[in-house]
Amino acid sequence: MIRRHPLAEQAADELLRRIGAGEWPVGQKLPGETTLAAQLGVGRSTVREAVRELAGRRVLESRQGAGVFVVGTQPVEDWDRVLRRAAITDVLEGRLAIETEAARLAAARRTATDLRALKRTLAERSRAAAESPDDEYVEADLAFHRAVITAAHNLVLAELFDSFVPRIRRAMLDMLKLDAAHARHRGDQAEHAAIVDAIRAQDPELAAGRSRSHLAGVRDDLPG
Amino acid sequence: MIRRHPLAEQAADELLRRIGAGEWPVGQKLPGETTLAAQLGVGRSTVREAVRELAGRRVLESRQGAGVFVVGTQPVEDWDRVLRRAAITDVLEGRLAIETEAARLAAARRTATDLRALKRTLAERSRAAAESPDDEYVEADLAFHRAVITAAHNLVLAELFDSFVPRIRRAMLDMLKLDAAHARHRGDQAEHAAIVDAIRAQDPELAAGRSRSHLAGVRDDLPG
DNA sequence: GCTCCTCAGCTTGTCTGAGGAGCTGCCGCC
DNA sequence: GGCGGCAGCTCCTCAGACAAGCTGAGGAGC
Repeated sequence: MIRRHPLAEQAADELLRRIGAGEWPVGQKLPGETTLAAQLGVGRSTVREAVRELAGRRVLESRQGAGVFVVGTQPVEDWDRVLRRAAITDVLEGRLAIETEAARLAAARRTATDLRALKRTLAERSRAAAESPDDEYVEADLAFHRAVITAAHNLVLAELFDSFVPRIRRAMLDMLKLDAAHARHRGDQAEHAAIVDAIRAQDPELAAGRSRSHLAGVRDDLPG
Repeated sequence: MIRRHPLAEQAADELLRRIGAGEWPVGQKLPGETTLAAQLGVGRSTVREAVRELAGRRVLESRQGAGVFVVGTQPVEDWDRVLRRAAITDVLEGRLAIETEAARLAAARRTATDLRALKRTLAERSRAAAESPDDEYVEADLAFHRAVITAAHNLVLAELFDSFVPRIRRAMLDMLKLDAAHARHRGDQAEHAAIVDAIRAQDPELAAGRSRSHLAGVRDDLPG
């Protein structure tokens, strides 16, 4: 599978190289688009696309009337990659931090709609645990936990959780494959129901505590 | 600080929204440039720049002669942007989740070296609170909190905290400018020392509780 | 001397028209 | 059925024009 490299992409690479080489430090203004176009031997719109690509990677930032500025020396790190490389216990502890706080906030802020979603996803999870294949069970479990996050009404926590989801999904599927009977935690439907109860009762401390002990249990059950 | 949104950026956001909504699943081809331009009500080059930006974020990929294709539904986590746009209370609650859990783990895992770093950064913070300009005080405060994170020995939490730092720094500086005497929390040196004490005593619950109440206090002190 | 205003000259932002290069599916030929 | 060629689509690049916005110099007013 060969890959073509449009001029705009090559121009972006060249700019990235020069930035990495220190030609323009962070905060510095790049030459104007017309100047850069002449330097790189391409048209102005090609330079603009190259700059736009690096802007998408949080390396450059252009301000109309002022110029194009360096805001970082290397492309934004790929969270998925960080999480893939991190130890699974580290990931789980991150998840634990997020979900425990989310459960606490959910108990304080949940609406009637949130509660309905929690009960629905809890029932669905119960059904899937009993009769669905692994992948559907995992999705049902994730959907339930996502409903808790939603009820917390905090966009940052929601984004954090979503960024964890791919890694969590992989880890769960791996666990289920290794030891289906044990890893499915057939008994932990009760733990999930208890979290919903605490949120329903609007008891933040209880919701946080139950969420924490559930996830700590998952962590400590990990092989290795 | 108001922020302008060029058309190309708005177009990118709109495309991202539609992709997230499932209008074009992964692997699907988007309509042609001219069609998209008409749909979005912008020129062709604007569409091209929007596509190029999403290509930089690994969401789209364009192949000459074939079309533009979706390669992922979620951009490479651009945390700084998410955090910049999020409400400051949401950000603080995310930080609270991370730091509370980190304090708990730190109490359990801290080494003698960690403890020395905590004491050193605590003393430095105390000095800076008394006699340094705002920006140095902020850095000293962040360095202390980073030392707590380090003591937790969890790379995911550390990365999360680091990604929060720029936003936290900005918010702190803004607060100090608004109301220097109050916002500096001159009394909260004791709160920080108490966190170190709990970590030194290897009491996870106490460390977590003190960390939580400190940050909850910061959140509740926010103007508005 | 200081502050504020105006403006010229720069910058990026957007649109359009043109032509080049490459892919894909159709259609006729063998 | 298998193959080659072609038409029509796509993205790629450029140039030119004008709009919108920033910045610093210099003048007006105090």
